[in-house]
Amino acid sequence: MRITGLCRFSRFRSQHRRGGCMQERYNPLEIEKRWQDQWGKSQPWKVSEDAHKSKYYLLEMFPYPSGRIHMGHVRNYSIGDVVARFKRLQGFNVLHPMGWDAFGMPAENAAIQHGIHPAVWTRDNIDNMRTQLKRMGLSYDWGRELATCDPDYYRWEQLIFLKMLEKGLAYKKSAAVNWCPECETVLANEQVEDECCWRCDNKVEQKELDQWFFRITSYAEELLDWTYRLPGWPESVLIMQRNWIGKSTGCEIVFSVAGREETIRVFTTRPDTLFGATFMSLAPEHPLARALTTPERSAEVEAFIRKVQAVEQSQRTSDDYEKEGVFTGSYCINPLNGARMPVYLGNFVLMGYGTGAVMAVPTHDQRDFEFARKYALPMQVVIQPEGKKLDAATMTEAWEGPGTMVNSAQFSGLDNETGKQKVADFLEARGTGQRSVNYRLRDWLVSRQRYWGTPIPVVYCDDCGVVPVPERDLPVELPTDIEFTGEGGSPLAALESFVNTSCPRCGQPARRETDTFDTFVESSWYFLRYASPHCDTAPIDGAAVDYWLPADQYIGGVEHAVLHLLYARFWTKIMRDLGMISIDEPFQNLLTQGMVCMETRACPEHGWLYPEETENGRCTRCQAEVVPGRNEKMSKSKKNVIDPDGLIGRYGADTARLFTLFASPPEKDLEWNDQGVEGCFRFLNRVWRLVAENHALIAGAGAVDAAELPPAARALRRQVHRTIKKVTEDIDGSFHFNTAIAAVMELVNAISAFADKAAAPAVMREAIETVVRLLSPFVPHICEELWQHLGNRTTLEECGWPSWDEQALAADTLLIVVQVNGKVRGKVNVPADADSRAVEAAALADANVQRFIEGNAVRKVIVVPGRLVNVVIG
RNA sequence: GCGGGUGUGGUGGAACUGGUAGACACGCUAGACUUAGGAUCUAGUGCCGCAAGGUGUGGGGGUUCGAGUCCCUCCACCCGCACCA
Repeated sequence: MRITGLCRFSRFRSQHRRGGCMQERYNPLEIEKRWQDQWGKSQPWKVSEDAHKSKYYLLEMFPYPSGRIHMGHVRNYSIGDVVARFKRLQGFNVLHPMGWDAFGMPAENAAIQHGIHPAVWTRDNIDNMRTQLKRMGLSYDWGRELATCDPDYYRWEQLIFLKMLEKGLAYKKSAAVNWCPECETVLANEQVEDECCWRCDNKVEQKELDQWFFRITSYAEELLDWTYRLPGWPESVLIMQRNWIGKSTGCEIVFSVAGREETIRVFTTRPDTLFGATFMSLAPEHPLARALTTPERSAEVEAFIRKVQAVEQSQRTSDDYEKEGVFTGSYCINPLNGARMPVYLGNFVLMGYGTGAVMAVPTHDQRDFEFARKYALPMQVVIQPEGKKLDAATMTEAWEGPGTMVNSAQFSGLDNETGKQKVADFLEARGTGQRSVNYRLRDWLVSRQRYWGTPIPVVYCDDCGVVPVPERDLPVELPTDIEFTGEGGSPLAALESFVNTSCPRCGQPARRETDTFDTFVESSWYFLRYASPHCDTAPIDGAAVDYWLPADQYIGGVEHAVLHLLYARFWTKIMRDLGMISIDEPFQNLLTQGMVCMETRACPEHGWLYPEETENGRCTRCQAEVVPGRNEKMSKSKKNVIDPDGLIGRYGADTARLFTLFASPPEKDLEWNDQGVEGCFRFLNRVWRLVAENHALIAGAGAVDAAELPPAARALRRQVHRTIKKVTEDIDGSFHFNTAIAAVMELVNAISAFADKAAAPAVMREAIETVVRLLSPFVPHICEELWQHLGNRTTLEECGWPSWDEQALAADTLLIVVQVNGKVRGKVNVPADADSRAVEAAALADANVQRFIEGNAVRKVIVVPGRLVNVVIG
């Protein structure tokens, strides 16, 4: 970035003041400091429940206290602050809180690498980031600030956990789980992306471990159902959640095994193809895999199982992983036609989905088709599509589409959708199967083998087993006298004074649980805690939550579409079912803001470069030509970042806010552009000058006398009111801040261009004050400052949002576009009250229009009132 | 493969339920004021054309008096899920 801003500021200071009582130049740093100090003292955004006022709960995703805010935060919180300020100006009782998602791994890593205690590191980071947020002029009720690492917060989480434990919603089981060797902890399914850890991006392994789970699957149906009842959420997020829950309906069918007691249960969505099931595929991990293997097949089966388990999970689920299997030597019986079906193990069958066993229908499932061809297994066509004639002998791929059932005894001739129901009925009547629903969603794995998190409040006793810590003993505080070696797993497990305790039930020596909660547990209910952050008798105060919740607007990044946003919905339902709250869903409206992007640049010698490491397209260190890269999300690793502190220090918070709001609509990605920032800074300078230059003129101006205005003044006034309307509507419904700001820019341009300023001081005053008022949610500091300079005794906060005058909106004349055969050939001004006939006449009278009509027959004239006239000729 | 999204000037982006495409801003060009300008102000700026005019919203087709907007089709890019039985 060029250092223009800096140069200019130093000049401002040296500039002497001229005339008036107002500084000629805009000095953002001075102004912003003054107003922030003022706000710090008066706490204007402190709120409490007020039954007489409509509430509005505006929530932004709270940050992880990494130490410094980044541009994503600036954008997120600028968007939120506009809405909070706007709603407040409109008279709502606005809850706008901020806090810290303060548990998590980076704190521990800092401890290991730099010897700073996680608690100290976290507190310091919070202090620093709070200062940064205050410097942005965000209108939070700081009295509600919370940090999730505070025992006063997590003790209530422990309490809720105990209640979940009582109801069986939290449980411990041994299961194959995701293990991140880098983070030395397990992860939930949602936290694994592409077989990699969501935080450190390293490959995740599968391990069989005893872990704590929350029974989110019990809520699968309700979580899914409500995705159809959240009209205020982006459809894309709802779809992602639906896909993640992954409901499929079908049948569970029981196959008996020839000559044996055991049965094999399968889940299928295609009971209509049951007559085509010619063999069975089991996952290699299936509990019956070995039991069903005959002695003569044993060696081969063992070898196969070992081979499959040696292969990495990522390969097993990749597209080009070749389907392989092995025959167990056993046969099962098709419950519909009694056919003997060989039982195979298949490397593509997943133990984690359905029952881990699949009835194979090679003619109507592509995987089964490939498998059958490879092992020369029988095929039977049972679904004939319309207009095709499938033949099992010549098919080259499975037919997975709809059709008519064939070779299916009494079901033949039915269309397959009807057939699904009939077969299900039949199976249910015979007791060999039942309709069933299967979900992809699995229970939420919440235990972590890490120190810096909420201790899971249970004790292990040799006699009593797993014993919950009694409520009266909460919180189980995280001990602070800990050594961080970075080796040998969680340091909690090594702390004898923590681990050794007595059993709350029998008093015998016992051991504490040393795992802590996934940090997504804390973020699943912080928005409820904000309603009564200091409540010291319960997790929440019911009355406060009843008043404030649900959040009217939630704003944050889309990366949490199926993480935080699903967990938070689940947790809300849990607390509802525990009788603590009465809402079903936590967030009425959701806005997922786009990423902040910037072009990367690299030096052949030094790799990625920070923006300040290049000058005139060259690397500042070696003068090599810089290679421009792609436009990507700002990230430290690629060094395509702008530091908010530097930006605010150079231009002020108002410019930083204005740019992020103006450059693109909130839900789209924002492309960083230094010159765009300059442009916003220049605009604020223009607004400053507009007030400064007209200060004297409008100082004594009274109210506008609408009846006595010359046309130009009336036109300006019309634009003033049109702008109020547009900005109000752009903010309110759709968050189109960019167009709202553009409209104010147009108004500023119009005021500057207005020729008769001196003759219309009242109109000028109204116009200029309107600019200041409309901009205040976006750029609060400069607006409050200008508002004072305009001689107002109250603050903008106190005087509310302006309303528009419908009468002032009415125009005297309208500009009508005249088209000939759909092409614009002229424009005519007509009186606003002219009827269609008059408008048509005026249009046809236009000289240029005449020129095009000449010599042709006018076939038709279309008049769109107030807009255009289209003359159809030829 | 399935699902979702996006394609508009040199750039970021506007365009209400089909009605002047390119608001606003950046950049650029020329000029003014200046010791200077990277400040400020004025004018211009989709493309072709001296002009009249033509042409133009990823490509092709359609509906309509009129299409960025509606319908069909194809293409490119982005995101999510992915052997889910």
